[in-house]
Amino acid sequence: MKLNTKTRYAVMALADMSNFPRKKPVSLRDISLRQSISLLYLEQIFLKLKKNNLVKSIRGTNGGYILNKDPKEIKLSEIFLAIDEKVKTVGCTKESKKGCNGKSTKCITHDLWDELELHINTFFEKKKLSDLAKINQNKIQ
Amino acid sequence: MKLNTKTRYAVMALADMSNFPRKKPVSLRDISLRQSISLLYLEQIFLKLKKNNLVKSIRGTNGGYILNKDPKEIKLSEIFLAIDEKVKTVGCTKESKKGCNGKSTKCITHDLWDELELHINTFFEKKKLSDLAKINQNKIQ
DNA sequence: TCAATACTTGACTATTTTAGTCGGGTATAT
DNA sequence: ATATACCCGACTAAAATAGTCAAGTATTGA
Ligand code: FES
Ligand code: FES
Repeated sequence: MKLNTKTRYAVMALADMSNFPRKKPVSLRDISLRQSISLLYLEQIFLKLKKNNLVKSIRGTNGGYILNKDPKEIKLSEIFLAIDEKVKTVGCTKESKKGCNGKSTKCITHDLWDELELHINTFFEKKKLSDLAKINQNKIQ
Repeated sequence: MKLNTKTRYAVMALADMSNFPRKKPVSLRDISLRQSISLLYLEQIFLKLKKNNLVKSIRGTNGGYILNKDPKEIKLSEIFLAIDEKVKTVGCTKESKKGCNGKSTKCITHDLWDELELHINTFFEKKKLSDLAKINQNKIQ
């Protein structure tokens, strides 16, 4: 069970942006340098964020991206959704109308995994971008 | 973020076993048939469960596996540990003493992911095998 | 005794996912 | 004009996943 880099970088980049004034565009180049994330990768990530209206882009010299909302209003769950990252603990898909066992009934673990999924998603619903912007960067030990 | 089949099957198989009397060995063949899990795959999974003392094996005809503890005592976290499945939301490793950014300081998202990891692991600590044994198997909708 | 059952172990593999890169754009400020 | 910076689809190497396979060993019951 792990989180992919795309999602981690997306949150990291947006958190980086939220440390600066809202109005001024932040370039991906700057984010790339500050956060040590590949610029090319960031471009890919920000296209998704833009399509999902989390950021607005400004082209040309001194361009960059600006946050579309106040960091206090941006839920982590929105970022996950934009990046198309889903928490998937159940083995079945709701579309197929079949259990992970291929039968028409739920398997004996289904409700457990469903509960876990809810537990995790609730975390992302409650967490806002503003909650992690000013976190202090202690040394790793 | 998803859960792998090995862990899901491990929990499923143990939950299956916990629906039967403790003393009588349950064969993997039976579990395989009841839960629609590949027998060969189950063998691989149970070797791990055995090495971690969650089950005891009995060879030969009418052999199988028996639970080493009461389902009320078996935490999901123990099963995860046995299967070697870890919840890993941070991008860094604690061993390297470096952040996911390669620097000696934590990245701005580290504490968030750490909190999430704790949140998920707490769930597994609280959940017991007995909590899901008798769950009703409703139709998928 | 001996065949069938069922656990044991390590190696192997196809498929999928991940974590990016690459190339060739377009828009804008100075 | 030219440098900056966003835009977009396609591509790819490497890793992880989800198993299978071969070749055992131990035990029981007929
Ligand atoms: S996880 Fe949904 S049926 Fe098994
Ligand atoms: S997740 Fe630990 S330093 Fe980034």
